[in-house]
Formats: sequence, structure tokens, C-alpha cells
Amino acid sequence: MIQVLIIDDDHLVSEALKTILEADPSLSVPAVGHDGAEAVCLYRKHRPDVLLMDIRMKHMNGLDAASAILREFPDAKILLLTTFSDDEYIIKALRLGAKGYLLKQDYTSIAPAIRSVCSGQTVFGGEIMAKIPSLLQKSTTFNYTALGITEKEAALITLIAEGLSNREIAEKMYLSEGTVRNYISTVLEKLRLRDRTQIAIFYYQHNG
Amino acid sequence: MIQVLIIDDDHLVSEALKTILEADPSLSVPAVGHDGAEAVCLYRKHRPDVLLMDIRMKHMNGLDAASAILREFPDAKILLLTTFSDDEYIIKALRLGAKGYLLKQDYTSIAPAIRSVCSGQTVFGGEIMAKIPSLLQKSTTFNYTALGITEKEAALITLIAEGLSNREIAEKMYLSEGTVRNYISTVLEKLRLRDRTQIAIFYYQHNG
DNA sequence: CTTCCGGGATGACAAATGTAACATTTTCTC
DNA sequence: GAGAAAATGTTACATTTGTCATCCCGGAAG
Repeated sequence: MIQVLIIDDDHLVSEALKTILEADPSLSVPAVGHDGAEAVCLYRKHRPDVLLMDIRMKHMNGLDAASAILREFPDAKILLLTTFSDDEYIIKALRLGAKGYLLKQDYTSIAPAIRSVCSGQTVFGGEIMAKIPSLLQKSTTFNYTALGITEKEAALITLIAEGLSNREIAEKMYLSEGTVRNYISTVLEKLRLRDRTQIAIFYYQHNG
Repeated sequence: MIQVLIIDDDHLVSEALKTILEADPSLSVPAVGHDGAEAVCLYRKHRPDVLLMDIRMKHMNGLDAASAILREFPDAKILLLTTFSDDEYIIKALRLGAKGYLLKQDYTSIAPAIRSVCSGQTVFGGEIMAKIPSLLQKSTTFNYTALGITEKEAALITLIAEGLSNREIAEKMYLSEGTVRNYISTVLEKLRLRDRTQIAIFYYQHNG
């Protein structure tokens, strides 16, 4: 008998899930919660085999709750639910160590997924897998502001990383070519680099 | 009733798999094959719901067979089996559009995985998922030779992509600076690019 | 009104980069 | 070993790039 804890801040959805899962005699739902905080305490209390949790909820979101639970129970099996594939979350969920990422609308596939996860697999719904390669590339949007890089300078970096010459950059940014050169100088200084090529490299190594 | 076609060049394994799967009343095994070529024709003949195939086999390997089948039946559901996680294959399998990648030894998890795949999910066994992020990084080693780029030129490109100046490249490659410049000129020509920065960009976009 | 400041522009300059036309040397091949 | 084909160098030149000191100007602050 597999115990499944359900967390979803929409009561309708959480009840529907419960009904669906309990229709299967090999699954049981010891409790239902409605936000991240509840997820943590219900998990502690029931120690379910699998935690099925919505990813976007008010208060604490699903990812933070998952993170907290995994810190406490490193081999917790967590399945995240999403309405429409929220791209940004997928990668974070993966890195966190979630065991899967499903689409709510595919309700018939939830029970099989739970069993797979329970037997140690990782599961992805529908088209999600296909997206992962591209997502992993541009996952980290580098935070330049930490290094004192301004808005405009960041734009400049992007253009350099697209391979534009100073003249072309000047046109796109409505600046004179000389000014562009000056900007580049200060960027080089701030990033401790030597030339535009290294700026492009920096860009690709930090932004993908 | 889910129809599962089994392909494994080790008869012992393929029979064992068949036994395991048929123990489950909701699964049936219409046929068993032992190499890539058989996979293709048995797939055509039986149109199974899921194809469970070993990845390393003599003659045609599992990936090539999977590729051929997917060309013919784009929504074929293919689960690849592996004895020990052969890292290089994982990425290729993903890009190909396989629905999963399992470890043979986890035999109890095979049936659940089949049901998940059948309901449209993607499944990864054991620790495989955890490896994917790092694998994706160094997956594509771009094949320059297709564009008429020589060994040395490829090395040059790598050095440019590390941010070295012509003088530095010259030292590393034991060439004169002038020669390096000439080399760069021909690379630019072959790649239809304008300057070294674009070469670096090209490198990062194709080698990641 | 004056002062100060920041974004932007200039112009001059040195260095790095890219191009092109020829040398030179090396390496095969016959 | 002669000759051709690569690979490597040299030189000269045009551009592009990066640096720097300085200037211009439209506010905000005093």
C-alpha cells in the first residue's frame, strides 16, 4: 500500500486528486494539505512514500517546501505538479532533487507516475523532457549588478556577445562609436578582462 | 492490455524480462527479438505499445535501431535498458526522443516504468537523472572537419575561445604571430565570420 | 545664479587585429 | 635529388579596438 501525501492550495484540485488516487486500491492518501508550511508538518507526521505537491501556491511555494523537506528527509520522494509547464521551475526542481514533474491535466498518468517514483525512478510528464536540454543552457541569468554593471553596460555586453562591432553597437544603442568604446573600457575594467572577445566568453560562460 | 516488445541480445535476459512482465496480468509480450534489425521488423509487425530494448547489442546497437524506428513511427514509445549507466549514451538517447532509460538490475521497477511511459511520461532509472545536467554540458563536440577546418585550425579556435591574444596563441602553438594571423584569416573565411570575437561566439554556440 | 555631477561626445594615440601578396622551409612524391 | 605541395614566415598596410584626457550640456542642489 503506497501512502501519498497531497498538497495543493486549490481545495477542488486537492480533493479531486485524492478521489482519483483512492480509486486505485494500492494507493492511499493519509492527509491533504494546502500550502508549503503544511506540507512540511504533514510530511513529518505521516512520512508518506510519495509527496505530490503543486508547485505554485500562495505563502511558501512548492519548491521552497520541497527544499525544506529534502533537507530534513534526504530521500523523500517528491513529485511536483504544474498546470502549464512553468519553464523556469523545471530546472530548479531537478537540481533540488525532486523525483518528477507532472502536468495536472494528465490525471490518468498520475497514478502510474507515483508507482514509478516509488520504485526509484524519475518521471517527467508529456513534453517536459524535450525542453530540458535547451533550458539547462540558459538557466542562469547572470546578475551583473553585483559587480557594479549598469543596465546599459549589460545591454552592451549582450551585443558584444552577439558579435557586433563597435559601430554596429553604436547604431543599435543610439550612441556615438566613441562612447561605445568608452563604455567597453569601463566594462573591461569592472570585469577585469582585456578585450571584447573575453567579454563575449564571459557572457557565454555565465549566461549560456 | 499493454503490449511490450522486448529486444535483448542475451537470450537469458530477454526471457527473464518476458517472464517478469508476463507475471503482471496487464502486460503482454507479443514477441522477443535479439538485435537491432529484428527490433525494426518486429516493431513493424506488432506495433507494440512500448518497446523495451537493450542499448548495447552486437550488429546494430540499440540507439541506431531506436533512431530508425522513430523515423518510421515518430510516436513510438521506446525504453532503453542498460546494465550500468553508459554515460555517453544517455544524452544521445534523450535527443533521439527515447521515452526512458532504465537499469536492468532494478527489475521490479520495469513494469511501473512501462505503465508510466505508456501513459505519456518519460522515466529515468535510479541515479541517471542526477547525471544529466553535467552530461549535457560536454555533450556536443562539434565536428569541424565537415566545414574543411583542419586539426590545427580547430586548436586555434579553441584558444581564441579561451580568450588568448594572437601573441599568446603563437607561443602556445609554436608558430609566429604572423602565421597565427594568417590562420585566423582562413578560419574566418571558412566559417564566414568577421572577427575573432565571432569565432569565440561560434565556438560557444556549437561546443557549449 | 552658480556649482557640481553624470551621461555622453571628441580626438588623439598606441596596440591589436585582419588582409594580402610574397618568401621560406618542410615534406612528400616521383 | 628535383619538383610540387604543404606548412610556415615576413612584410606592409588598412581597420578596429582600447585608453585617456578633456569637453559639452542639462539638470539638481546649494
